[in-house]
Amino acid sequence: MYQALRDRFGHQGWWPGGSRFETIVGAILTQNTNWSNVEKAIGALQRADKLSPKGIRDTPLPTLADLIRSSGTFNVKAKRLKRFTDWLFENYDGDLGRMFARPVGELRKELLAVRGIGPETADAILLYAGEKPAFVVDAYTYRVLTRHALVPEETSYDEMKSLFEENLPQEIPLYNDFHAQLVRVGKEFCRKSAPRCEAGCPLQPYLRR
DNA sequence: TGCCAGGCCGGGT
DNA sequence: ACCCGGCATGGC
Repeated sequence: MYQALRDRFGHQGWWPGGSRFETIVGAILTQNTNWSNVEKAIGALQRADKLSPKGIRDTPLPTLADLIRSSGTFNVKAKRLKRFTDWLFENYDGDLGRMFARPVGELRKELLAVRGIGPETADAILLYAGEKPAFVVDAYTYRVLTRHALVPEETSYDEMKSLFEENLPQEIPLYNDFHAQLVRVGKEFCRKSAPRCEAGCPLQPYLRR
């Protein structure tokens, strides 16, 4: 499936350049939000010189919320950025290197205990910022898998995550691009408004029933 | 114009 | 253990 997607769409190149902290901020800001809106918010943080753990920590909540306005649900997300950075300073002295030195499984649990970081955001942080072997599942993953009848409707996040992790080589570049490919194919061929897998979908050979 | 976007939380069953 | 409303901007 990955090869079919890759052949069709090419390498997606998610989260190139940028610091690890920027990637984490992006992971939080993109919750239920279009990426283009997140880019604007990150640009605003950069211009304000606030795109760092200290920068977020030392910015008053209303100011922070205003800077990230374009990402939507900005009052909620401002608190989430604050909570994460506060937690980072309390537990790792504000040092992402120390944070990512923890075993992946342990760190994932710790991240999930930070309010505002759910399973997808935790896995995105681990994979895209920490380059750890954590497969990221999202709404597109669910839609692509169910639309092709590859999993039942009631499949949970962790079940889908395990499905990928237990059936793929644990290669970070593969995890990175496969998730991006699922988003890509989901946007175009598994749209919410369309009831079924749409014509031209490169995953049609994998459709069950 | 309405729908949707790279979710998550908290309160209610 | 699920289910659902709330959060909110910007693009098509």
